[in-house]
Amino acid sequence: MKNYSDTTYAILGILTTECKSGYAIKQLIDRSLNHFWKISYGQIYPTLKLISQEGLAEIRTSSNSGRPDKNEYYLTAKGLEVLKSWLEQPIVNFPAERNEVLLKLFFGHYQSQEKQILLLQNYKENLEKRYQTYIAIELAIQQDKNEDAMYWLFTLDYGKRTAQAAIDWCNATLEKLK
Amino acid sequence: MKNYSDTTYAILGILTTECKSGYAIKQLIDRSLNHFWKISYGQIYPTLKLISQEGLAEIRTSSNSGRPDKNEYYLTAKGLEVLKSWLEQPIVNFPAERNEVLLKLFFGHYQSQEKQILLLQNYKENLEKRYQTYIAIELAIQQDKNEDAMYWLFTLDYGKRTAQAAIDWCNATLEKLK
DNA sequence: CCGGTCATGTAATGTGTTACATGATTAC
DNA sequence: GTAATCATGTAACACATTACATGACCGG
Repeated sequence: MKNYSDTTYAILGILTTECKSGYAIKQLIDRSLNHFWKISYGQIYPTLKLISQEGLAEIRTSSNSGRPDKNEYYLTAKGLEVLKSWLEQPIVNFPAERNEVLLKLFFGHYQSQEKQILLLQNYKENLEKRYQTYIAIELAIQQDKNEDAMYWLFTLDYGKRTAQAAIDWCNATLEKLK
Repeated sequence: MKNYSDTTYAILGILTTECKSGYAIKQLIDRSLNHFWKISYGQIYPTLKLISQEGLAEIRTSSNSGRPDKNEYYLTAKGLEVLKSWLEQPIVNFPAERNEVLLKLFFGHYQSQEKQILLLQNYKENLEKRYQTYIAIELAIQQDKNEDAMYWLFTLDYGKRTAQAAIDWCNATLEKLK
């Protein structure tokens, strides 16, 4: 079976939910997957085109009163098969996160202690905001009673745990610097 | 002041250490920064060329007996200034890590419980290996007595803490699935 | 009447990986 | 003798972001 990019599989996966248009896909990712997957329209629309060209989804255009036409993509049997076979394949690349904060701290020697502390405090604040966002998304999902809810909550739990570990690290490192 | 890519700043930073050639830069990154920064020769050599063209470093070629000539790059005053000013700039993009494991789990509904468990167990094993690698690097750095050692250990502590949080999450999620 | 939301899409640009090319030395 | 290490570099390709272009509806 042909290989597609992870972005393609991500979109294929989202097409199994009630989100069927490019716009709706973008929204779902921004609202629910944002902590581990991002995407731009510059990827979504060309990928949707590819998906339909490959026969993985069918387009149904619904003309909304006033609003622009909405192109809705429905997975074909082949599309679902491609998605499932990707899900079953073991993961090869466990990517190392690129972290600009750590990069700057790595060269901390060339910076004043004061600036180092500001860097960490700023990072900590961002992590705390992120943590609060996760809790907000969690509450929204719990109220939705979606059948995929359990899996979505798993990913949020991951986000919360790793964010908390990073916050703890900030505190510990700030202590060491002072 | 001109803006360069993070990759350029990373290389500029490494040129402050005793690693001065493309080959040595690659080694340092693979050995010490690998948990939060990766790089390929396809980036290193063109970036070094840019760095010297911009007057941020000077090339000194040393012909090694037998071995290929080694191009060593020494930061100029301008290069050091560019590095320092980047270090002081606050971080704007706190990137969300792209995580293929979470992406697959997000669509867990379309997969058997058995396969989900394998996915998590596999992930956990990889995280544990990673954790052990961090400990090994930590020991190597502690013996080196480098003046930057403190900062390098900070970044490793980050790696260990977040890896441990992810391992804990795997265990908790595996429990919930069973 | 102005900003936000709904809605689709392309082009230019930036960024990064992989594969290829070369070749001597060293350790087993 | 053969695999790993040392050493540099390019070309093709893959992947992603940003800016641009268009335009109607809705709420305040």
